[in-house]
Amino acid sequence: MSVRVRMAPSPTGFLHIGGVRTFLFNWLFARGRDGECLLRIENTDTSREVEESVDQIERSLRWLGIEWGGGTTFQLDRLERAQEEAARLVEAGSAYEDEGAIRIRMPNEGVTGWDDAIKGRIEFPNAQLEDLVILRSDGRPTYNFASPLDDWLDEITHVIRGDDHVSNTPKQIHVLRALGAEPPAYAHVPSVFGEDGRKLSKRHGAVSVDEFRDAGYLPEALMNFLALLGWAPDGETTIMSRDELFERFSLERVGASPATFDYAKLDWMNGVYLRALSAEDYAGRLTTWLREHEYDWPEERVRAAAPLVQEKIGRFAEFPDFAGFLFHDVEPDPALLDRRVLAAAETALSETEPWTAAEIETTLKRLCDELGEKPRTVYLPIRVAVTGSRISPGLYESLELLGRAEALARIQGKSE
RNA sequence: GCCCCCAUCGACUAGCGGCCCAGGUCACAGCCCUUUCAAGGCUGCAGCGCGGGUUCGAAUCCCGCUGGGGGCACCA
Repeated sequence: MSVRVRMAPSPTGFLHIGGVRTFLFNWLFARGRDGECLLRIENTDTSREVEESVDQIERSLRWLGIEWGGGTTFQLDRLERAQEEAARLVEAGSAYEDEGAIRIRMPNEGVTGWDDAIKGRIEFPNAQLEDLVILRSDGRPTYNFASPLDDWLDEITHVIRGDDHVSNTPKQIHVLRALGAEPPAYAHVPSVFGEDGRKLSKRHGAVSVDEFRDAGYLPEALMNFLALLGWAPDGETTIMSRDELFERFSLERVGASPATFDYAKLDWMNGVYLRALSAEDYAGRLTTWLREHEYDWPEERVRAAAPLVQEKIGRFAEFPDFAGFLFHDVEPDPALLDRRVLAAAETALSETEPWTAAEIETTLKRLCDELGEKPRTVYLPIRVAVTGSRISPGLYESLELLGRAEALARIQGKSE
């Protein structure tokens, strides 16, 4: 039997990064075994539905590269079928009407258990289970009825979901059995915490996929990072392409304990991916990111600046601060400007020919000798005058790209 | 209150009874390289929550405790 899994978000808001990680596991699992991964929106509670959220969910998944087959489906698509099945259960005596709603009978003794692919054997005493409402008095199914019903009809083989569903599982197993269906395999993925050990939320930083995208992370870096949150192929390998990811992924190697989201490690990993990009690809992605974030800087210059920053910044969002001086004038801290050095630099650079990084380097090194100063003493004021900061891309390249006229104007302007 | 789950460096993890006086990665510290910042190289810091067992031998198995998390809706 081929593998079929589903990602089942509720349309109540944006896609949370913890949920994305669970979806990623679904996708990796299916992809690695030629299976199918479906997307089903759990919308039985229409009152909580948030407009746009389905669009957002789909857009987020696409950006990350998580694919799904069969189109997006909705739980309410099966409204009639759910009502028929509920009626069938009443007829069979395994469910009954209660104040207009339909409740399913739950056993009162014994235990219900399953072998969780991640957590191992889990058992619940049946005495713990109440007869649950499967059909509301308004005729709509409840989650714990609609979800297993859909899983059955969609022929889902593995339910891979957040471990906040663990206590729903025995209920759903009974629903399935009452329906005459064989329960799927279950795998409950532990949750993701923020750095304070509490559930990941806004105040920890970015949590929605959109926010990571806005911060300038690469989708493949985020995917790699997410895959390693709670899963490890061997304890040694960290950087993995998506092909390698789904080749190596297995539920058996997903850890049973919750993981903490480490933004610093994500930053590092994003840098690794950024630096590994070809110059061409890097420039293209940077350009796209800037355009999507309303920086209308000339593309030609952005592309020219790309190689200067590729080794330097860890996220595209750092670009405006780091290389913005190439697109607008700056206001340096006067305390860092040395007028003697700047005056000498202006003179020397005005004679540099041709205006290339290599020639500028020669000029500035000679200047250091003439002034009898160390490079750091000479370069700092120039860097600050031109870039507005003591931290910037390489000085020679920056000067070259800025152009002689603008560079000299800034040096002169700031030396007065 | 009841039920369920979890527990290795600050973080992600490897470890599934001897190969571990615990390995890798991030972070952190120091050094090297260097025009700044990064990147890169090297070195270092740092951990099996506690208490009982089982065993010749336990991070690994069992029990208890503690701590953390989740759930107990005509929400999903």
